Amino acid sequence: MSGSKLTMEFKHQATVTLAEVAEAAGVGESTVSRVLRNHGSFSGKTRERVMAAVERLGYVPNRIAGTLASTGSRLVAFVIPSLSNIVFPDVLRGASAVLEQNRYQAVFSVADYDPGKEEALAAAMLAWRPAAVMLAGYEHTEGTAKMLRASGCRVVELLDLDGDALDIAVGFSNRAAGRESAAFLLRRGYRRIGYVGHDLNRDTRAGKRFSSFCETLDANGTPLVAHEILGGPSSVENGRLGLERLLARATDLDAVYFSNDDMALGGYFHCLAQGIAIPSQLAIFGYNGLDIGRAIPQPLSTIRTPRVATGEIAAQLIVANAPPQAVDLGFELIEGATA
Amino acid sequence: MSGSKLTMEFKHQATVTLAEVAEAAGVGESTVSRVLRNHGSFSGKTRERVMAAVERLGYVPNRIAGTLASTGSRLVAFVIPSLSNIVFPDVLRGASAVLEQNRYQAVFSVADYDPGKEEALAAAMLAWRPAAVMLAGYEHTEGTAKMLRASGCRVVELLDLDGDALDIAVGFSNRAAGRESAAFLLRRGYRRIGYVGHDLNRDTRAGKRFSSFCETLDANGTPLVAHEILGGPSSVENGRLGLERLLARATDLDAVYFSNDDMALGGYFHCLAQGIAIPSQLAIFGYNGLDIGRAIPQPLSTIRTPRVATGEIAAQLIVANAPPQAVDLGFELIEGATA
DNA sequence: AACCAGAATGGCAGCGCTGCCAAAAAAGGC
DNA sequence: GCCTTTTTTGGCAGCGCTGCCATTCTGGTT
Repeated sequence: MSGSKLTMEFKHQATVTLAEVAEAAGVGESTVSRVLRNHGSFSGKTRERVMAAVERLGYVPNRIAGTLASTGSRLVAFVIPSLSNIVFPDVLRGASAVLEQNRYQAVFSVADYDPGKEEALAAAMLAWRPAAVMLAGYEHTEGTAKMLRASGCRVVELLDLDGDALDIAVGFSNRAAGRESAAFLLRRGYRRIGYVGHDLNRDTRAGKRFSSFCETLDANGTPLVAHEILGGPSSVENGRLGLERLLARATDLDAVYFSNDDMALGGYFHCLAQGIAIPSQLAIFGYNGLDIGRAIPQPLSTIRTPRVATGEIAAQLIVANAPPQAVDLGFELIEGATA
Repeated sequence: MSGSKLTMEFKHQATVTLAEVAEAAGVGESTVSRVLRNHGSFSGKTRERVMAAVERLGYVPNRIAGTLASTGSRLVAFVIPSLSNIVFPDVLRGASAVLEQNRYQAVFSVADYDPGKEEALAAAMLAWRPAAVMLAGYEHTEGTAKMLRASGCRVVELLDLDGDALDIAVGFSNRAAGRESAAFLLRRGYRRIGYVGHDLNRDTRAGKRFSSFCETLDANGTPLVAHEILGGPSSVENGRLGLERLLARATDLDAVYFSNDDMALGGYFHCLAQGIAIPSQLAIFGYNGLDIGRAIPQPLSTIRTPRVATGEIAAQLIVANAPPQAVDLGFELIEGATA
């Protein structure tokens, strides 16, 4: 870089204001504002003069000021549990595409599956007066719920439908997913079924799948034979390790349900490495329907969830200022070759 | 939900302002502001009175107004190429942890590997007057660079060091990665080497790795035998397909370099499915060092990149208002079992 | 030529907060 | 008890923009 003088100059924001543009264009401030937002009426000639001045001065509108002066902001706040689990980037991807198209701006923070942290982050988010706050699921602290209700801003709860929404909910039923997974395995004739999962206290949606999975097995008179729950987040390595441990305790399983595809892939690799034939010796079933599950030699049997669509729909509802509602996007059972 | 009256009430933001808190606490506005920001001096008694009023009214400060009134904002803007490629969520994860701790707020948009879109999104970001804009790599349009320079806000270019930084750069050399990958394969005795990659015009960092990989092979007198480049983004499925196509054309390869681990995993699965022995019949080498690469039966040979650390360091430099600099975080070659 | 609707424009008061300054209160110092 | 220093406090002018309202132009109409 260069000398300190230049650095100093550099630090002073070259803050061109709307007033300066107005002056340069020889028009009033409100005229510039109208032209820039293409709102209200103005002549073509004026428009050209303004745009020329904008161009010449390199004016960049200040949305902070604009938001303060007008009413609602065009920020949408996401408080997500994790960025490691691809589920949430997928949701963000869907949402951000729609938001960008509508000149909304996505803001996010990561609560790390911790309701207390979620509350703190939601509070910090509300300070930006977003148009909406988007959260994962229904399990929030009392404080979070109260704060969100009082804020008057829209709230969207994502990826879960088993509970009461604060405002809008977009997703699918995790209980139904657990149920259908169990029904599928039973239909296929599996009876000695085990489970490998990650920390369910934190990932409550995985917990819901697990409990309704078990209920379905119970109702069939063939309860879960064994389960192995690992602390920490879901990962391929934990899935591998979990299955290894499970099989050490329960030797005669014919199928294993995993908390999600990452975990299931770990199980699949364990079988590959140990020469356990899939599905004849052991069937494997996951959850999420990740692309990678279709690229392994035997496509993974799993449930595909509409993650990107969840983000898209959520964003669309906010952009359209839709009334409170719960949108069920469903899911798709993929038969695959592992169960 | 309930009747329209309630809905109406609900819509009116219960906007408690600082002035109202001041009135309720029986103190001046500036006193409330000082207490809330814990800045300047005030008595313990006053503090209690203010906090009680804040609690009672459920006051949430308005950061929009605060940012406008003070100078710099605490927003950090990310313009990333993709959210599908886990690389960028990883960077965001590292950065957001640091930012949250310092009361900064992350804002993002997805440019989809399109420089034109990047320019538009960067412009939209600048309108929020962020403390910093973070982008992937050095390949920006003329307009983007000019705009960023003129903005006076900090700029961080991530995940690349082969080029000239606008301000701060944090990452590692993709050219060095390509070089070392080639050197490793040569050291292991592979001579008939191929390449499978995804769209290099868009992912310029992958392009840099590829070109320095080829240069290294050339310098050794054993140039690349064949390559297969697929349009579209990297994915496991594209890796599988790419290797299938490559092997159809070049039957006597002894190693294949992939544009990243996703692609390499696809190649690995193709070999598994086709009964191609790894690495004796064909060696496979990736890039990124994803966790999943270590959980497959034969750990993937690859280069592990410090993605989370890239985000962390970038955020730390911004929080500390560090001077312009390039930070090389290096990478680690993982020998694995596939090459 | 007088009149009028409608288009085009400018002025200015805030949006809710922070930063500065001056005033008031508390705390010492002799 | 009087004066100085330090701490605590309130008032108020903006930050850059939008929204409202009043005003000035246009271009017909009668």
